[in-house]
This record gives sequence, C-alpha cells and structure tokens, in this order.
Amino acid sequence: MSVRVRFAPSPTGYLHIGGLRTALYNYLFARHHGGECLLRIEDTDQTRFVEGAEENIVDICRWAGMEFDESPEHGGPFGPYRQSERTELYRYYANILLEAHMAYRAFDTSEELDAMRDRQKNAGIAAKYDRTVMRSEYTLGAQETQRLLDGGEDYCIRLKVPASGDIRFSDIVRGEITVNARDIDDQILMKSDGFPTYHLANVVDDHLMKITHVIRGEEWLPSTPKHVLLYKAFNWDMPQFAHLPLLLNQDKSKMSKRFGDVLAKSFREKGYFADALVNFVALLGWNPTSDREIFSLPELIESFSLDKVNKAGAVFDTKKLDWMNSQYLREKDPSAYINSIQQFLQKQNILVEDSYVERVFVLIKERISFIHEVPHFADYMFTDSYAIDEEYKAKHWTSESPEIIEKILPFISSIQDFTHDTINTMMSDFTKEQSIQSKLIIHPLRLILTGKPVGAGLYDTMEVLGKQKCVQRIQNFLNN
RNA sequence: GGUCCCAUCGACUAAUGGUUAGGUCACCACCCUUUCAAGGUGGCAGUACGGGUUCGAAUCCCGUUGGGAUCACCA
Repeated sequence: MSVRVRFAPSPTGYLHIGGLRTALYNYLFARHHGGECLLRIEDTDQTRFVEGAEENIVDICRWAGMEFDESPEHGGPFGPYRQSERTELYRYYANILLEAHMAYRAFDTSEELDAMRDRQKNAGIAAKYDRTVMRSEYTLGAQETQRLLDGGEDYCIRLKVPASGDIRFSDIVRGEITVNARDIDDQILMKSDGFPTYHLANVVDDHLMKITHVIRGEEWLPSTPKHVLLYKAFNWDMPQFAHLPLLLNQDKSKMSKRFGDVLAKSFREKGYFADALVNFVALLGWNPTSDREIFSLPELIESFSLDKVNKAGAVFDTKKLDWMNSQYLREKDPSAYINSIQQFLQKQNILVEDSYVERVFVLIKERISFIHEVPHFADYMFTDSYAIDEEYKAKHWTSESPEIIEKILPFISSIQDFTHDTINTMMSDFTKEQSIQSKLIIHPLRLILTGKPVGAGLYDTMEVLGKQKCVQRIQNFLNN
C-alpha cells in the first residue's frame, strides 16, 4: 500500500519554524517512499481564524521547496481539504457514535464547567468531566434530554471514555505507549456551534483520506489515546503514529511558544536561504549518519527515515544556522543572487552594473553569511564616502606613510593591465628595490582604498575597483 | 499537582552489549597569509545520579534527580 501522509496546520497564525519542520518530515517521508503528501487546513475554530494564515503556510512551504499532492488549492480525490467545508461529514460520524452509545450529549454551560473544575481542584483531584453529576444525557435521562433538544438548548457531544482499562498504541519514534482510560477526559467531539473539535475531525479525515502515517509534533502525544479510542469506536484501522521531538528555545521551552522571530517567514526576511533553512531544520531531530552536514532537498529525501528520528527535543541554535547559510552562500551560482543584491543597493540609491555586482560578490562571499551584508561590507566598492576605521588608521598610518605612498603612486598609475598579477609584480619589485617591508605599503593602501581592516586580498580588491578609482582615492587622501 | 514523554561535550548529533565515546557549530591555539575571512592542524569539552543484569553497559532493567509536553465547547 502506498504511503499517504498529511501536514495539517490550523490557520490560527503564520507558520512557525516547528510547523515547517513537521511539514518537511511529512514531505520527506512521502517522497522517500514514493507516496503522497497532502495539506489539510484544520480551521474548525472559527474564533481563532487569522487572515492570511493559510496563504502564508502555502507560501512558505512552496518557498521551502515543498509541493503538496493534494491541498485546498489543488484539490484531490479526497477533498475538500479545509475542515470548515466538511462539517456535515463530522456531524454524520458523530451521530454514528451517538447511536452506538460511544458518545453522548452534554448541556453544561461554561460556568457550570468552571464550577466543576473548582470543586475538583479544591478536593485535590484531577480535573475531569464527570458525566454522572453534570448535565449529561446520563443524569438528565432520555425524556429531559429530548425536551432540551426540542427546546433548542445548546449542547456538545462528548466521547464516552471507559472508566478504566489500558489504552495502548505504538509510536514509531517512541515505541509502545500505555495510558489508563481513567486518566482520560470525556473529550468534546462536537462543539455547540456545530463544528467538530480537532480530535474528531482529524480522526475522521485521516481515515477518509486514507492516511497511513500520522507524523506530528510531540505536543499531540497526550491526546493520542483519545484518537485511538475513536478509531476503535468506529472500528477503523489506525494509521501509524510518529510523534516528533519538539524544537526548543535556548531555555529548552517549546519554541512555538515564543512568538515573532520564530515565524518561518521572518527567517526568510532575515535573509536565510530556503535550502539552508531546510537543511538545518531537517537535521534537528533527525540524522542519517552525522559524518555530513550539507544535504540538498533531493538528498534529504533519499536518506530520510523515521526510525532515525530522535526522541529528545532539539534546541534551535542560530549560530549553526548562520554557518550553514554561509556554506550555501559560497556554493551558490552568484548570478542567482545579483538581483537581490541590486535591490539592497538600489535602496541606497546606488546604481551599478550587474557584472560589477557579481565581481564584488565573488570577491567577498567567503567573508559574509548573508546576501544583504554585501552593500555594507563592501561599501567602498559602491561609494566614495565610506568610513575610515580610526583604529586601523592609528595603527598603520605612520609618519612615513605619506612619503611611501607618494613614491609608489606613479607606479600604480603607470600599470596598463590593472590586474591582481600585474599589481603584485609591480608591488614586489617596488618593495625589493626600496628594500621596505610590503606591509608598510599594503596596510596604508588598504586603509586609503577601503577604510577597513577587513576585506578580500588587496590586489584583487584594487583590480575590481579599477585603476582610476584607486589613483583618485590615493591622491585625495594625500591631499587631505 | 495528575498523566505522558525525554536525558551523550555549551548546542546539533554518531556509536542499535565490546570504540582511546566519533563528527559538526561555537570557543581556544598554531599553521598558511597581504588585513579579515576561508582553509589546514591540534585543543577544550560529554554518556545526569544510584542500583542492578552481564565476562563486558552510553546502550538492557529498576529507582532518583532534572527537563519538557499536556490537562479548553484551541489546534
């Protein structure tokens, strides 16, 4: 049987980095096995709907290189793929449960529920719906229940969880898990607004959509027994479960709890490459070997396997992500990034040729981690009003410097073929002849031409800058 | 607090009963060098603790401690 998995986010916010990894693992697993990966939007809570969230989820997944085989956008044989468009289905299945006495109606108000929890808290017992004392079908009786129903009273449908007995299920990542039914609440299946809760909807949909593997975050582990109960109540085959370790903040708390810079889109905005982010995130909680760090998406697909997924949560370390980004940056074909660099430059009203931008980029790419660093890191390549590093000046611009620079200027001016090699030859001839150390020239020159102690090789820098600029800057500097 | 999950260098991880416990990021040193990087070499640093099982335990079992998740008419 072909593998079918789903990524099932709720549009209650923009996709965060943990969600991106969940989507990725589903996608890698499906592609590795030649199966399908579908997107299902779990929008059964209309009160938490966030405008643009679904678009953001789709947008980010596409940016990351993932295309879903079935989705709200593209449809598919098991649609619709938005739960809000499937409500009759859930109602139908909830009724089946009702008729089989696996579920029941409850009429409690939220105040009554709060009061119940207070009593339980004061008594020092675990909060749990007590169907024998609350306003459920069981305490009300058939007649009263019918009367309330006829009167249009609000009610919800709850799962009738057995009083005791072990509920077991197997998780690909964690092995056998056993929970006692006494610790499980009579979960609400249908809310009084007619929408299902996650628990009902995801079980019904996973079954109807023929999902073979449920791959989701570890936060779902505690509610999985409820889902198991539902599969049993319907007498459906269960999918296999794989609960992924959480992505953690530095303080080890769940990463998605921090908001803002944890959104996938803010990583894109900060200038991380999609393939670098994907590579990094894939290796958080899963590792094929550990003798290698760089994997393209096809390579991740090739080597992905759920049984290599870790159990323990993984701290998200931005430093390593930055390193990975720099690895990708230097391997990329520079022409692919000229446009984005141009955009940064144009914001500063700098207009230069693409070919020049490419030469500068190639020159400095090993010294930066992000594309957007280019205009600032190499400002002297784009403007004449770059800052002079005073510390560098104090150290290398000595009393002899003006004389030396003045002496070498004609030689620089006279170079016809202004390239690294020619400049190099000229420079070493000069230092030999004058018997001075080359650093007495190189540092002052670098200072004059770039203003900074950091940068590419001086002669390469000069070559890209061009003779005219070099000579001009030296003259200006000496005159001031 | 109840329930569940988890535990190898600071971080990501490898080692599925036998390794001097390996790699990567970060950090430090040295080399290279035309500055800064990159690169190369080396270093620092870990099996949470206590018991078992075994000829042998990071690995299996039990306990302790620590961390996390979850306990809504949210997903």
